[in-house]
Amino acid sequence: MKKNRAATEEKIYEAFLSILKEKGPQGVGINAIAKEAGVSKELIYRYFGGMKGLLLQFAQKGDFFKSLLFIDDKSTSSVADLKHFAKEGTKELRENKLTQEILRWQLIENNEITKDLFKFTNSQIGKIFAINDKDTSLNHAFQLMIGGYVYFTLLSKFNKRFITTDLTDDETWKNFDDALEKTIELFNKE
Amino acid sequence: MKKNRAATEEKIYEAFLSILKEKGPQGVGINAIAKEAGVSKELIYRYFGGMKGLLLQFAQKGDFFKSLLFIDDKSTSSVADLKHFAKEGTKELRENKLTQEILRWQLIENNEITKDLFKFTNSQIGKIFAINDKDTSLNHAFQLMIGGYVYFTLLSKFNKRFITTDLTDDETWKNFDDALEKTIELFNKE
DNA sequence: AAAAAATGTGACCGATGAGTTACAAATTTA
DNA sequence: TAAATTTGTAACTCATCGGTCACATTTTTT
Repeated sequence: MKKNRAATEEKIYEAFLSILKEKGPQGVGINAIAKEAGVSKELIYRYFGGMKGLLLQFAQKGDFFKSLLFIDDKSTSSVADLKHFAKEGTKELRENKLTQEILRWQLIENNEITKDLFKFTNSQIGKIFAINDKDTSLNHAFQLMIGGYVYFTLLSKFNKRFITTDLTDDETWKNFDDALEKTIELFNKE
Repeated sequence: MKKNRAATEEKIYEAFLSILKEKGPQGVGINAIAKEAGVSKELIYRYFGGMKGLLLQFAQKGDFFKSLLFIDDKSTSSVADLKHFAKEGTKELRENKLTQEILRWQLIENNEITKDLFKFTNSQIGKIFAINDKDTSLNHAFQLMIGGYVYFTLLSKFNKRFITTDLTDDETWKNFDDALEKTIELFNKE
């Protein structure tokens, strides 16, 4: 049999990403990852230092929020910037399953294993939100609505509807986008 | 030993509530409930029909969203009603741990066991939201913000901060309330 | 009082979780 | 080429999970 540590590490890492994306935080376990990678689980301990080490490496690589860091010049924090972030950010959030699962993870546990993971991810979110760090009512409304966007995005994985709202319909998300944009305008006019 | 089925059922049910409130959905299991109730788990199967039956009974009793159903006359759906719901509803949400954990639960699974539970809870949420079921941008903005409120409430269990926002500070929640109220006003003026 | 039914317990089962150990095979070093 | 190191596997431990079983005791019925 051919032996290749680098390739094996890659297999393990990819298996982890795959499981996290598909099954979510609850599916992420040593046994599941080893099985998915087609490799002995001992190697996860030897090469990564177990689950904790694997998560740490994932966090440091930082390829989860990467695609959300698209705004280069955050110094202005203009209304146009906010609108741009709202539009692009929400779209990206809906498409990036990895980011979704990290956000979901933060809602269900925070222990010694996930500690470092969340520390890094939150610093990434912080960079994004640096575009709007003022203590204004627009900012609070904006934060609430982004939070709502996250909530409905996560909810849509298991629930097709929220009350009468169809979470599988593109029109719904367009309505949310429009409401977000309009809110920014109204707060700014006034 | 004294035998008393009614009392035993009550012990089991209370143990379930206690665990759900404290440990969340992940802590809810047959073994944990039996241990907390100080009773053989066989009785959970015999009296409730296992976890599925226990959840169904909980759902039908409906003492989770009860305190949110405080608005009697929903026919008007006025701005005042919306403001009232926003203020009281968010306060209630922050205090009702049981409701929080049900909402958290919906974010992490939806299987044969929880199916009925969510069906009932969602019909309850539906009654609340019936106050504002119009397809307006205010409604969409309102929904987003309520969703954000739920998100930050759930997040606050494991995270003290969201970026620079202190989720343990009452002032933060007052800011959210104010932003919500102001949004309702702005959309209505315009 | 005797029989029947209801209540309750603890042990047991198979599956699955994380983590460790012993050993085999391949690769590198000397 | 021989020894040492690295890479990899399979089997093992131990704990926990949901679920079932046989059995004892209490309560109710006849």
